[in-house]
Amino acid sequence: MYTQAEENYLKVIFTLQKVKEEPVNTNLIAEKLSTKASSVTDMIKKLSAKKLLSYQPYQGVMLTKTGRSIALKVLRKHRLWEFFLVDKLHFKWDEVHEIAEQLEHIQSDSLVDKLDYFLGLPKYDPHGDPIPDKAGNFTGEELISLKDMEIGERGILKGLKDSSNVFLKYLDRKNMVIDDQIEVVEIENFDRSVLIKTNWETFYISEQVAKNLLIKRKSDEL
Amino acid sequence: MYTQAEENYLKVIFTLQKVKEEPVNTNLIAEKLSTKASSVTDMIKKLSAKKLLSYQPYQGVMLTKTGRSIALKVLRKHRLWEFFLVDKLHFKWDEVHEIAEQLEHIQSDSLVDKLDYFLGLPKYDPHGDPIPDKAGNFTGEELISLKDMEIGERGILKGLKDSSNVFLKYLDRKNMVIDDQIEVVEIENFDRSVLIKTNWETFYISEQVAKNLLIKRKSDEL
DNA sequence: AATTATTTTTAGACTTATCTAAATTTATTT
DNA sequence: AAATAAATTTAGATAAGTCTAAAAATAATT
Ligand SMILES: [Mn+2]
Ligand SMILES: [Mn+2]
Ligand SMILES: [Mn+2]
Ligand SMILES: [Mn+2]
Repeated sequence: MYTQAEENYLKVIFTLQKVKEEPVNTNLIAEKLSTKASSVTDMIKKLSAKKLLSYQPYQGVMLTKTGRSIALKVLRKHRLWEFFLVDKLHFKWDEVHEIAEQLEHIQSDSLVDKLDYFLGLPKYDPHGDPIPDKAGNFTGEELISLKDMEIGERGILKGLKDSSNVFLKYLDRKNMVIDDQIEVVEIENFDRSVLIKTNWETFYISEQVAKNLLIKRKSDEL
Repeated sequence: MYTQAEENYLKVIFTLQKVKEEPVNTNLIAEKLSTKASSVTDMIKKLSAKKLLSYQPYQGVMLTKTGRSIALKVLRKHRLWEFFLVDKLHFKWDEVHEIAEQLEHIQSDSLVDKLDYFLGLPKYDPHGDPIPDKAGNFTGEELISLKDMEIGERGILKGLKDSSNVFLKYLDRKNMVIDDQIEVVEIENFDRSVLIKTNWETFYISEQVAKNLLIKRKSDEL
């Protein structure tokens, strides 16, 4: 169908486009793909000829419907495989991305669907990113950063923005784990540190930490 | 490490070399890979320069130790993934080869080992082919009696249960010898006699005879 | 508005892997 | 042993994807 290179471009353009709904410029793509701008231009022309994106020279690119749907399929595979690696093979959160970068290009529709079913139709990957369903829709609500919650709000820890080892160890010491319930008790104005209440204790976390905790709002639960 | 193309060549050369312990010739490789002889020559030079095989122009190739060990790793991955697809995702045994052809090129040592462990360290893939262990050793070739083979199955005559003179003479008259390829064409319900096809002819053998022929199963696929 | 800086595209080259067609070597027949 | 056939290699071409260096277009400053 599509080459790995094509799929990587589409995926990166998709994620860049999601941040702000504007045409994505060449240099950004190059940077994300660790390649050169001239290479990006070449590929852009190719993808444009295949009608996977629209392209005005010098004006950046935007994915077409088809392009977006391909990108979503790659993203779905990436995240399902990450879930598989962590949940079934017991890899750590921070070890799976590289491998998923390869697995996301395996071509077989039935494989993806059977894998999805085998894993129990998961909604989020190990980093808290939503997994598109077969039709390309994200079922669950978006996860928000804990630092964007307000006093009194409650939610469930569903993912991490930072999956580094230091951070994982920090959470370990605080006895925090995915699916923990968290309530924002207080926010300190001076340094934006947050007093949170988990199932077992109440303690302060820094803004730095709050920023990296991804929460599913309690109200979204149903 | 090595490109997919390189890995595919090494794998095919390995399996061809296993059949008879002679240098593998260009046309055979080309046929197995559905490519042209000239392409094979090009790749052979490349692999030879990398010391993955030894090559005398016009005289065929033989894998070096390194080349063989790479081929074994690819084969191990191929068969482990096939096992995964059948055992965990409930694919049928004839649906998995294409997908395993892709999965066998995923690079990650820890992935292979964790997968192996997750699957329960299986010894044979869904087609009965042995899965090399981490060190590249097969646990042992499983020989089965010809009378346990099914219609359409193929294999190689590797041993005899009965080594009496009468039996050997019988085989001699039928021009059957170790390492002969044998295919089960038909099985007569009435007396369980078996119509087999050797490299040269097709003829019936009794159940008595079938019972005493030890076969190494051979699937078309890897 | 003119100049400078940044971004993007073009031109030309390189690598990998493939092909066709022709040349060469090896094997098989006569 | 010569002629013919088959297998293998070489020569030259192509496509995908990348790169560097230079040119062109756009954006930001003076
Ligand atoms: Mn990832
Ligand atoms: Mn992820
Ligand atoms: Mn196979
Ligand atoms: Mn197999």
